[in-house]
Amino acid sequence: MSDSKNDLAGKNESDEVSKEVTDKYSLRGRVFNRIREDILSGKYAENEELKEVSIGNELGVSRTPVREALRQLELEGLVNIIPNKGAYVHGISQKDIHDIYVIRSYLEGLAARWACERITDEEIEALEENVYISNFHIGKKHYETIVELDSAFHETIYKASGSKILEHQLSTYHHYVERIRKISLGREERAKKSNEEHAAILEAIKGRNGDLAEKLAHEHIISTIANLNKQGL
Amino acid sequence: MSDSKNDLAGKNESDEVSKEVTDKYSLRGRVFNRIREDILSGKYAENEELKEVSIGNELGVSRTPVREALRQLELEGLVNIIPNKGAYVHGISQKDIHDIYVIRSYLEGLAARWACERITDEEIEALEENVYISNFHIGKKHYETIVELDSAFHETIYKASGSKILEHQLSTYHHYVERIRKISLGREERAKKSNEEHAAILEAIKGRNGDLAEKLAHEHIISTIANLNKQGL
DNA sequence: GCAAGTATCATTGTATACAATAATGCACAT
DNA sequence: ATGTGCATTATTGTATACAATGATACTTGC
Repeated sequence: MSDSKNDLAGKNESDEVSKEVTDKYSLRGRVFNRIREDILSGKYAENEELKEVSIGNELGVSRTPVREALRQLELEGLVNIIPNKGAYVHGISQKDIHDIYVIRSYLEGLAARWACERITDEEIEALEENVYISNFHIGKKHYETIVELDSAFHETIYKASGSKILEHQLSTYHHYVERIRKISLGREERAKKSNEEHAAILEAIKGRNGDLAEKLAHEHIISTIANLNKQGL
Repeated sequence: MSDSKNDLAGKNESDEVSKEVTDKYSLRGRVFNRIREDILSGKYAENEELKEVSIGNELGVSRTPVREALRQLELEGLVNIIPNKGAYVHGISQKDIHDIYVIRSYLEGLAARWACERITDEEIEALEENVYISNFHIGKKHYETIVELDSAFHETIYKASGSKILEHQLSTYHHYVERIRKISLGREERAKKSNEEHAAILEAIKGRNGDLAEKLAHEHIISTIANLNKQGL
């Protein structure tokens, strides 16, 4: 075998490749993501019935993947299933979104605290790079990229927390409010401030200051909530 | 032969709306709960492969309900599914349990805070009754009942928080650690102290003192963690 | 003897068939 | 005209059949 230092060809021990729990490439995964998007984007009305055959026909698949997707969405709370009766949309309201942000404000704080104890040098480097590159893209108004970098920053901290449970939960919430985050980070002013807050959190983590890191990460989310309110969301 | 298959068909008790998202009376629901219990109780080894046909045969059902159950467990994080390959146990470790308690310490605090603002008179009465009755059963060492009452107390607060999201999440965590809670409350000393803490939380909520309620609910869980450590868990 | 390629098998992914349950509408009695 | 009961229909629940993919073992060429 080759001892080449180039990683790019070799298999890079990726036990957890996909961020998403549900894979994107199976029919079930696609149906799942599609319905979820349609619920989160408001395409389906609240309490609307989701019939397996209808959705199946619409997406060109059979009932089986649709059923599996609906059962998963039930567990996520986005769909309400009444046995032998049907599946009904149970979307997230404005209040739900607000609740998620408040919950996140606590859990992001906890994640930052734990990250202080367990973060690796590679992860710190990734965060530093993230903040630096984000600054560039904010200047260029590359909003798509900004959102992706924001996700990556938070996900890195989730992972650095060393808690599978916390990482899993925060990832889910993070995805839930993705639509909202896109709007929030669409304002250059907020994007800039957000990245400054990221930098401060990073410094606290680098300094292994758990109390401060928790406080800053907590305030980062509170600050986001305030911004959303300012935008009338 | 009147084993698994017939057990489920005979269940006729209803009337009560299930706390669990997943209904208990469909095959899928039964399979789901069964596998979950088996993972949480440690019957399956970590990373053990869960083959659809094997489990199906074992429970006397076809692959379909098993698949659906596995897909749901994947979303709960208890099973890791590699597309086209298989489903693998991803159980919760001692550390996971500890993490859950710490996470809960924050979220229970938040639930108590929110409950101060939104709790109804009926819910307050239910909590008062709960504390009173618990005291009785603690004296009688009715440990089964004590655990149920403990669950009911917390679930009532979750509901009183008025947050669908928070309620859903805390319920899930609460169930996750049910096995541990049974052990914890099995010591009379802890059961007694726990109920006193419940009483204090209730008083804070009745007084609509959000800061205090949050603090007490938070400390209630921290206190539980300390007790678990004392028991070597 | 060993490695590469291939055949075979095991297992999952998807579709469809059949069964059970709930919803709907119509006939009929009052 | 209306309410009840039955038949019909629509929809979900479960089982099975078939397709696709990955794992395994064997063969074959060297």
